[in-house]
Amino acid sequence: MTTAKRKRMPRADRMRQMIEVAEQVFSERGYAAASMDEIAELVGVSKPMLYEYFNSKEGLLLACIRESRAVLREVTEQATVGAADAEDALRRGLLAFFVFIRERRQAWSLLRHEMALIGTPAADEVEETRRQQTDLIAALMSGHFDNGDDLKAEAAAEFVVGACERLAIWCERHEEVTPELATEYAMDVLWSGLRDRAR
Amino acid sequence: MTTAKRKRMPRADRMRQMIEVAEQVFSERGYAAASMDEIAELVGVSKPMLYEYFNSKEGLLLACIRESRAVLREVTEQATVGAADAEDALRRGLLAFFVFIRERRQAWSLLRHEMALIGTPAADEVEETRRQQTDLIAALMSGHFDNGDDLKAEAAAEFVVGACERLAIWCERHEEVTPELATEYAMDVLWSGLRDRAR
DNA sequence: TCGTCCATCTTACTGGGAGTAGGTTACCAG
DNA sequence: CTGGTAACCTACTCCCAGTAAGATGGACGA
Repeated sequence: MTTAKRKRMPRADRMRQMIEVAEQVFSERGYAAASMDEIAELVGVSKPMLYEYFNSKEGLLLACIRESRAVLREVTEQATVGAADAEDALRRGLLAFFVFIRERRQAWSLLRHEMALIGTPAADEVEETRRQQTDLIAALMSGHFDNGDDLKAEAAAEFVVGACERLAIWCERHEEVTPELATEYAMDVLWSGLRDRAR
Repeated sequence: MTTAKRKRMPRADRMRQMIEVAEQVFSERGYAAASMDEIAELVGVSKPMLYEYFNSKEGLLLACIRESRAVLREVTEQATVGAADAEDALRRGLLAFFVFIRERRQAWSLLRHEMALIGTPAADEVEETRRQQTDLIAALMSGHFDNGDDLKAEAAAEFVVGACERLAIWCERHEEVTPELATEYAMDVLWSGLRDRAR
């Protein structure tokens, strides 16, 4: 690795390094199949250190997820600044998302793994990070739409996020679908609605 | 339990019973937290029997998932027969879905857990059952829409499924959202598109 | 009624990974 | 040079998925 024999590194640095390695291992092997011993060894440190800093395997995964989600948020948020109108903002956001999942597969794979935590004590934490995601959409929408009904707007945000997540997973099976094409598909349904397609 | 001391039951019956119990335990404790020993004990049988019939913990979960998915499919399929037009069919299907997730929480909880299998050897199996789900939508759509582009239709189906899944999860946090209301929200975005809402 | 066969079922184990108790060592401050 | 503490380690426990090898009930032919 980069730091050949270096030991005794400050807490913050060590944590970053651990997250980096864990991200790799979790996304390669999958959450269940990954072992804390393996991660510890790759980091070049003993297992109790992982527990010192992250308390549990779940905690480590959550840290990775938060990291990736922060990046995703940053990327999509940046993409929408300076959008001309609602349609443009939506399209830019979608494109940024689909580019992200193609270029940063590892991070995206991790985000999908949060589902593995359903039914665990950390489920509340997951809820929190998820809200962050939908809030971004909700905020975007409230800036461009008339929303008499808050609940309705929230539902729409969840709807969009879910749809894109699934479409992204689908894209993994279709190498020929570029981010641009995926964006087009998404916009087509999302913006125009299915009504236009009825025969 | 119902069968007090009865032993030595034929394979098919025992399997059904195991699936029933496992469905209960998986949805209560969550997949990771559930133990095969516990399930075996509740069934009133020893652990190797579970492995005899389902090979692995994952296998048992998959059996439960297939069961639940079959029910869901049946329900939604039935709902759409005799629909007047595309809009009606879509609305009926959505309503049936949202009713299902409210009335059969246990089964729905299970379906969500399939995500926990991502990255495991059973991922292919999961893909298969998922395809079943999207095919239903795709078939429904192909019956009512003009689809010059197959890929596009497939994408749209994935899109709808993902959106509804997420919306359903959101509904769990909002007790006040009835299946009828959820359907309305979904139809509103899905059918009319967001364009109508732009200010 | 009595074997005999085999599907159903059991006890008793292994292996591996999550999580921990308690001690050790390098670095920094004074 | 000398505490003091943050970073670190060895060496465990316990739990749980998965398995080997054998026991048993009962259907069915004679």
